[in-house]
Amino acid sequence: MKEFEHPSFETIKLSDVLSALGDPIRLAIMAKLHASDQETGWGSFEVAVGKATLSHHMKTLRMSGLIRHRKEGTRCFVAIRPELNDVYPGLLDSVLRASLRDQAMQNKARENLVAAQ
Amino acid sequence: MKEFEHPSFETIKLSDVLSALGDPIRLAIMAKLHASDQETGWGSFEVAVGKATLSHHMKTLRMSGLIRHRKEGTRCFVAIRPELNDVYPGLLDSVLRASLRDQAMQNKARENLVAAQ
DNA sequence: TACGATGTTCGATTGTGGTCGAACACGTCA
DNA sequence: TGACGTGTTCGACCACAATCGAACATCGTA
Repeated sequence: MKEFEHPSFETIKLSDVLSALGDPIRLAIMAKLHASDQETGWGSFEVAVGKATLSHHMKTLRMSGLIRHRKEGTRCFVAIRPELNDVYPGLLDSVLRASLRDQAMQNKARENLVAAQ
Repeated sequence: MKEFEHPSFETIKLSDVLSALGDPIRLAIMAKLHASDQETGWGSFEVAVGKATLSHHMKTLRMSGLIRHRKEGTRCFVAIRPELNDVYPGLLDSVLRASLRDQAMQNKARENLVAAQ
């Protein structure tokens, strides 16, 4: 059973972390992980992309230090890497808090769009 | 004198803000703006790109709601948009605090690289 | 008015990133 | 062992972003 590579934070640039968070799908994954607050199986992510693409996003999140990626049998489980908060204190928290607000804003914008028709 | 377009935050997605911050050059610009803590003229940014590219980055920052872009005579001045902190409280602060730490880490990594030779 | 300084816009190039289907690897279970 | 489920890797495609030089617009000034 091959283990995944989890780079140390000394090799990770902040701009890579932010780029990783800059994709809507990856941001949604992080938001879900934060909401559930525990290790989460792959199947739980209802994303509108194929498994190859999802795998790609997971690798991106892993390589930028955002998630820990563990294999158990044939399935994968991911969780937020807790050390991230030691390296960049409060960063992920404020991003995910912002994400909640963003989701609310986007929903509202959608409603207004529907109401306008 | 044509004014610049500054989109309202209702039309801006968080992922766009984070993507904008995900580019090293733009992140450096934001860090410099935060460090100087005031409106800053274009000439102060010592970036390793041509003026066309810099203009492009400034537009990206402006369109993602991060900066205010003002023209005075033939020169341009930019500043961090204060409303950003109302929409996403603490977000930019923690990013820029992380940026300081990141710069320190990158410098250290460079020193180690030099020392190893 | 003509010139120089400062940014913007345009067109082209190049690189990177997201996406997919198909093939593959690995573990589980009958 | 063979079939199935779960993810990864590969190859290709496409969209977009970063970059540059050149042309343009605008303002200040000689």
